[in-house]
Amino acid sequence: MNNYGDEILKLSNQICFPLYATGKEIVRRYQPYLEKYDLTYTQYIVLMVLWEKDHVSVKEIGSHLYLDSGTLTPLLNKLIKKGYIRKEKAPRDERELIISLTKEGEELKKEIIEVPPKIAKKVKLNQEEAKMLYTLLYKVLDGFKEDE
Amino acid sequence: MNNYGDEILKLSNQICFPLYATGKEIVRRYQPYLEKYDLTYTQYIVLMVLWEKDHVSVKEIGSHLYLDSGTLTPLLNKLIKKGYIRKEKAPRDERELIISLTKEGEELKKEIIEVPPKIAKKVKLNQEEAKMLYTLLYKVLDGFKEDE
DNA sequence: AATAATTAAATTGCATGCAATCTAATTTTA
DNA sequence: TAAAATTAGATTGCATGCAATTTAATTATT
Repeated sequence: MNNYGDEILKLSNQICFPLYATGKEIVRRYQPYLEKYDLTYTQYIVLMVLWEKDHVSVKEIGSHLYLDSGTLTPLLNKLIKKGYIRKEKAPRDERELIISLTKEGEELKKEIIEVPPKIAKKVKLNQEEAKMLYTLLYKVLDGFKEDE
Repeated sequence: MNNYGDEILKLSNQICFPLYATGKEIVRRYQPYLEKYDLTYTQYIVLMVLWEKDHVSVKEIGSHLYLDSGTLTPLLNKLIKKGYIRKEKAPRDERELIISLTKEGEELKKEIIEVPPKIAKKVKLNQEEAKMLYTLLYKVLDGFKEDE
């Protein structure tokens, strides 16, 4: 038989593994560069959210990063202990925790911009390919979002 | 001010973040379908390797899946406990462990083919897009391999 | 207003995932 | 061939990542 549907099915199936593997490799490749700042990849992307928009709730961080409180709560506590962020209850809604950058957390941004280019160099895609990959990945992510 | 550095650090400008996020989502989406077979995603892909080629070493499984012994050793022990695989020392080289499917492990293959189509349906890409994504992901993975 | 439903974050428990180190077996080399 | 180097797996320790549950605060309902 091997019709059109079968082909898509096979390909989609084959796509899951490289997605999983590449995601994992990204984290692994970042680690040595972040070590210098005593950060893990996940801690780094939490800070990226805050550098873009400070004073956000745990919920909002989670929805940007596809992470839940089970992951974020202990991770945020570690970032507090490292002195990069601070948390306080939202005055309007005491269920919410507002996360903010400390001065140290803000300063870190200036130093850490040296890191992404180093990883970029290892991702051997030209600009066009990178753009295509970016588009396709968000298509998958958005498609997932649809059916939940 | 919004200078060059700011742009670099924006989540939306990074190819790494969607790679990380999509990989994570893949695992998460698989989980509910694999639960029925008492398998996790990682255990499932280990079995996939074996379904394709039985009697392989831990090392070989790891190189296919980008996993090391620190991950595989306990995971393989769980699969043994579940009765899907078995391990024995390689007679030629006693450092090597040869992993093989049990009858139960082989049979599982026939049932589990129902799972990938369910995930495939959630990955909302057409054939051309899927093919492109596949190519780009392996380009990234192969590029990583180069510089190690 | 009192109760029910919902929501944000914390907690618990389990399964990775990986760096670093260790042990035993095999190869290389001096 | 004896010592050194390498290699395959196991172990340890730490950091996610997520489902499920709990707790506290807020909102919706009656």
